[in-house]
Amino acid sequence: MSTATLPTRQRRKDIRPQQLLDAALELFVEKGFSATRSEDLAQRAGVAKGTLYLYYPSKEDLFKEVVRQNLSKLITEGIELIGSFEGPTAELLSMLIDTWWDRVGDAPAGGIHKIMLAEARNFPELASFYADEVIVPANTLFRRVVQRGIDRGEFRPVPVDDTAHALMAPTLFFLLHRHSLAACPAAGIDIDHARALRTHVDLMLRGLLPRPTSGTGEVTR
Amino acid sequence: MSTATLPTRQRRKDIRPQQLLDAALELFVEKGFSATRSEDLAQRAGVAKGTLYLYYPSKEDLFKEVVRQNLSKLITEGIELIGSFEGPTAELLSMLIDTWWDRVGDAPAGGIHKIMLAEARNFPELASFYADEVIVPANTLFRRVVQRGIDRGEFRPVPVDDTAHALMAPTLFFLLHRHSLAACPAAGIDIDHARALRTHVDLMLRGLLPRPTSGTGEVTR
Amino acid sequence: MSTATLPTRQRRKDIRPQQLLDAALELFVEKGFSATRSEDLAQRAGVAKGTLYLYYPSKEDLFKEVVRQNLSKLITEGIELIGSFEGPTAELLSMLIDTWWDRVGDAPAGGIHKIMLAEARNFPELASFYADEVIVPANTLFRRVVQRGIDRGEFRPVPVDDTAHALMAPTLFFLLHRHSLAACPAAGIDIDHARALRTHVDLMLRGLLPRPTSGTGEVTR
Amino acid sequence: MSTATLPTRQRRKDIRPQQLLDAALELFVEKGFSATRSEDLAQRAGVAKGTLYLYYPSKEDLFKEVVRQNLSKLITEGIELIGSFEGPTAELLSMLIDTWWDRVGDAPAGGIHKIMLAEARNFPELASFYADEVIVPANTLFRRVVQRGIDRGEFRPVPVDDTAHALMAPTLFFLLHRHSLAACPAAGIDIDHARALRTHVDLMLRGLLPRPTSGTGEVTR
DNA sequence: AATGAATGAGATTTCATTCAT
DNA sequence: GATGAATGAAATCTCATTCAT
Repeated sequence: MSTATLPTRQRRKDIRPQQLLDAALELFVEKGFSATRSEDLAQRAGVAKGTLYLYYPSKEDLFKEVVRQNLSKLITEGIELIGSFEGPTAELLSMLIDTWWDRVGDAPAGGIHKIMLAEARNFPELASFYADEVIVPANTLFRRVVQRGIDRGEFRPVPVDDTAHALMAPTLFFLLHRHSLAACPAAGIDIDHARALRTHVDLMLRGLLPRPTSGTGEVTR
Repeated sequence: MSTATLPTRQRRKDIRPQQLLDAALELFVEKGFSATRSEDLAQRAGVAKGTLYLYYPSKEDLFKEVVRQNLSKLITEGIELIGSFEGPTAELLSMLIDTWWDRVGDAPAGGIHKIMLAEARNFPELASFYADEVIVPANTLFRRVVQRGIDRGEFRPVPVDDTAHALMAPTLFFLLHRHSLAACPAAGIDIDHARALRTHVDLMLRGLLPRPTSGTGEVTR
Repeated sequence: MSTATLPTRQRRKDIRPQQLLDAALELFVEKGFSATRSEDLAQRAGVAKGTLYLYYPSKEDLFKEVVRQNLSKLITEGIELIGSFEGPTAELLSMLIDTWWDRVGDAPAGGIHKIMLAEARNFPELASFYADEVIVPANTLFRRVVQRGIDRGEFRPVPVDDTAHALMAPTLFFLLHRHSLAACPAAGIDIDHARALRTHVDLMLRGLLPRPTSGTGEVTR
Repeated sequence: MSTATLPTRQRRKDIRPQQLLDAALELFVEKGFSATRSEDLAQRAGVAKGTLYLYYPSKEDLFKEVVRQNLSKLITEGIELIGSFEGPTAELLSMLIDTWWDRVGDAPAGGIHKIMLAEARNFPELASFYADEVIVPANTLFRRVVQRGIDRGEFRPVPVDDTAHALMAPTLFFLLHRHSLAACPAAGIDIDHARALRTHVDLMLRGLLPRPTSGTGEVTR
């Protein structure tokens, strides 16, 4: 074995963007947008500070690209799935949520939402971008599922908009916690997010089904 | 001099201007912990920058006091309520959530949770403090409610822990959004959080009731 | 004699602005606007980097203040002098130019014009400010002198505007050189600017007088 | 291979793309020496950034070459003209100044002097080079013209050196302004430099002629 | 006790120059 | 020879905290 070789300068224009996006996703999720220093970003990507700016004109632009690559695509896929799926809506919903959890919730990409919550008010332009690129499409996705359930007589005629929100809430919620308090060893919080999420969704699906217990009237608030 | 018999710590606490805590709550919620500048804090409280440091040795300590004053107390009250409440658990739960939403969700204090999500990983000591002071007690509160429902035969024998989380989730979730994206005009998001929350809780209460629709088996995942 | 005392932190709000303006004038003239580093400015003024920004929000603002303090005032005085002066215009002109040379040309303030020449195209806002604050008033000043000379029958009826420019030119010109090439030891240029300027003005005054040599017609171009 | 007999240096000089020098002249004049970015230089010359360094080891060297190509030659021509000219010195002087204005003042090359004024103190070596290559020869040129005028009895016996400076001053002065403040739209300055220059030179020629107005004594300062 | 001037480490971004391709 | 990706020192400006008054 030879001595460790000094990392020599390399010209890899093709792979740089992905390296940078990967490093950015990791660090943004870990520390948030503001608290992530350009220098750390570069270092984690294995390049020099200046190299960063050859590929993205600013930290904000890099962040936007991270969002596009990790979230926008996924939501589009979800919307396509709705169109082609043929089974019961409860199953479709479960599938959507499971997929989402596997691909986002349980993956680094899930941390993005936390970042936005954290920094929305300090970076209005980023917030606006995120709303257009993620929030609105995701809302659309869930509204369509609820509507489908109602149209096919599988769900009670619940208010579509609020129910869509109610369905998104748990996913996002566990996602948030997974990447903040739960990711912080010092907090000493230990939750099986996946299981908690499943319990939650089951609960809600039961609530969506028609002809519920005769006594339900009492619960209405 | 005949100063009172109160211990020093208590006395100092008494004279700590409430203004500082009020200003801190407002600004932390508005901008987050890191992004809040000491100077702005002092200005909003109507004191000089240096004065802050006469009362709190650092921004972190000020934050902790804000948490204690605004959240810890409320949770203790909730736990007491459970002990004394006599009606059906569904009603107790509704009441708890309504109270919480009025006193926290809809008030500045609600923004604190957002701050913690945002900064937990950058300020581990703050995270640990918050877990002890808020998260764990709140979990306990909801676990007790669920247990009460099961014990009294009002709820199905659901898994206590996960259900407690499921019940907390929507409240916290809407809370978070209220103070981040929804508070950011640029994002252009407009949700009636109170109504969405009510819809969500209704849905879950239906799911908790025993003897549901005959067809429920299908939903199990 | 004791050991050198460490420069201890001092609170001198009253004298800071002048300290900073003095340091700024020196350094701007020496190095130009762009090439003057904030840190050097602070150091020469004997304060820390951050202190600079307590008094002037940016390097540009500091520069503007330097211009106001060193040039604007002087021009106003010149305009007042014209109103009150009673002797021959040639004398007034000599006096104006002498004063200008003593107070500006031969002083650090004289370097300001060089800075503007150098940076005008890179800092349009600065250029515009300088034009309003210095160039236009100075033009006015010299136009009035020429007009006075013509009105009183002391000067030939020369074109006022161009002659005003011709009168300003040598002053500014020697000023420029004094603070650039002549100030640069490496260039090894050694001119007695004051004497050269006097020669120049004499020459021009002769040209302004009426009834010149009978043969002058030949020189017209 | 039978490459020519020219010395290497000469050959290399031949193939140095004129494009580089042209682009450099334009950009240096437009933005100054420091503020001109290598990348822009390369782009305007239509080559890659690295290519610059194949021809000139640094920005400074490129600048020197620009000076040599645009100014040194011109001055040499002027000196030759003096030797061969036969008419009156006033005419020679007018011709020299007109030529200079057409070939330099009104052309991009005129901006070079501004650059030197601006950067002399930050780049001493450049200043020294410029003094040797331009200032000293130009001084010589004008001194010879004045001496010729005196020798031939056309001019009064004025001090040669200072008068030479006085003659160069207006040309250079209008040149400077033309390429700085007057070139900056924001400054809103609009002068007909050519006309102002002519006025100025007329004025001075009148002053140079012998046997001026009887009243001149009064003007002596 | 209160003030707010002063500090200086640290953040983002730029750019002359180098060097692998 | 030519390229342009990569480098990293340097520049402006911010802000939590200190401490002279």
